[in-house]
Amino acid sequence: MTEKEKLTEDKIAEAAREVFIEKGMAGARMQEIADRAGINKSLLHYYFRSKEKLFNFIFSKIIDRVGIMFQNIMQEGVSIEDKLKGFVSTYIDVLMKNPFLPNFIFNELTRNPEAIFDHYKNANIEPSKFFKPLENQLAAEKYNINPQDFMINVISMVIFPIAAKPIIKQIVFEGDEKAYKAFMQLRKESIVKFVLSALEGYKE
Amino acid sequence: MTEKEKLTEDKIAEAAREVFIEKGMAGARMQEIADRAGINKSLLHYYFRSKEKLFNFIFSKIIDRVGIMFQNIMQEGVSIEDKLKGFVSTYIDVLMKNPFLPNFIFNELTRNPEAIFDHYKNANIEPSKFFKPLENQLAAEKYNINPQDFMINVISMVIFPIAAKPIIKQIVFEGDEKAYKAFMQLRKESIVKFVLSALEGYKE
DNA sequence: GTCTATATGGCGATAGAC
DNA sequence: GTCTATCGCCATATAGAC
Repeated sequence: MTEKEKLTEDKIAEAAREVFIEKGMAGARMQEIADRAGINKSLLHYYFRSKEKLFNFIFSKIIDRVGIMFQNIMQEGVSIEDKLKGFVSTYIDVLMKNPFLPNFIFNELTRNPEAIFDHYKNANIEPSKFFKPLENQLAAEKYNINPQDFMINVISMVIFPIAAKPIIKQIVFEGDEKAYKAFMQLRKESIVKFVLSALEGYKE
Repeated sequence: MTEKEKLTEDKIAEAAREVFIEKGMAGARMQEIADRAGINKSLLHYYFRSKEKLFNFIFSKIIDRVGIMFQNIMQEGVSIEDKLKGFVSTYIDVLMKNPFLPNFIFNELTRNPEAIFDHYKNANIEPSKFFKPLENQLAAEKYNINPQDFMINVISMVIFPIAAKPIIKQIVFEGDEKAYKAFMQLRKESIVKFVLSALEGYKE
């Protein structure tokens, strides 16, 4: 039945998503995906013909979601400050719940850069859609900063501390998980403050 | 002979370093390491008993080097500005030559966080060594900013754009490698300017 | 120390019963 | 659609000749 199919397929997708993100394509095991989905290993091959096809299916969905989320944030809100606050807060929340996500995406794209071409179109990510508005806004408000630098600086400060969590947690917070989490929550405000402060220096 | 041993061992280490960093522990193949070292596969097991031992050996050395380099940068130069310039410029150069390095370290530490404990001591990385001086400097120059935030912001802006290279190169520069590289070179100055500009807002 | 040949185990994938 | 059993390959690791 289609109802039943959908259920099993969803369970597989969810399990596969978890395992692929945690272990990466090379490190993931079909057995582990089957176990987490509570089904048999051969059922994986019944629904998705191969590990590679399963991976591509999952990977596409992730890239699409991330791309759409990004576009939404960049469009909502009028002022630069609102965009900034929205982006920082939303992404810290999402990534704290999915701490493996940044490394996973970096890795798979680094090891197979062509993959980004395929999903790039489907996800209908159109750089100009969010890039031009920001560029215009910066210009309109007389901030004489390269918009590419500006955007990448902000994204860096949000994503890096999550990708580098084990290092930061150990070196800066001596292994204290709570201290790390509290720090990341405070960053929702401290990043905004830092960026706004920096922008002042670019006012013409 | 010891001379000969050293030669072979070095060739293995170099090849292993390359392959592990590019493919990760799970994705690396002993055959490929042997091929790149120009030796036989079983020689790998003669010098290092297992893949895991070989990996740990390589990983330790990488962590040590990175840690030492980091400490050196943080100690050299007097002013905050000099530290900043030194760090940004040196790390962009090093990482542009080793673009796989950040993801590799993030990944292996994320998938095996305990690993950092072991090497942490050997590498004699003592956070207070570079952390306290920076904290004192910021306080002395009346910058009322959390030194942890400050340091992580700077590191983020340097490392993230290299870890996320395939995405940035594609989305921002439409796949143009030269444009990406030129952008990263310009960031040596633009990051410094951005950070110094931000700091102004924290002056008491 | 370095090689060839081979053992051993694990993993992706398939066959076939129900 | 779901299971058990099994195939076939590939990767790590070892044995043994030179």
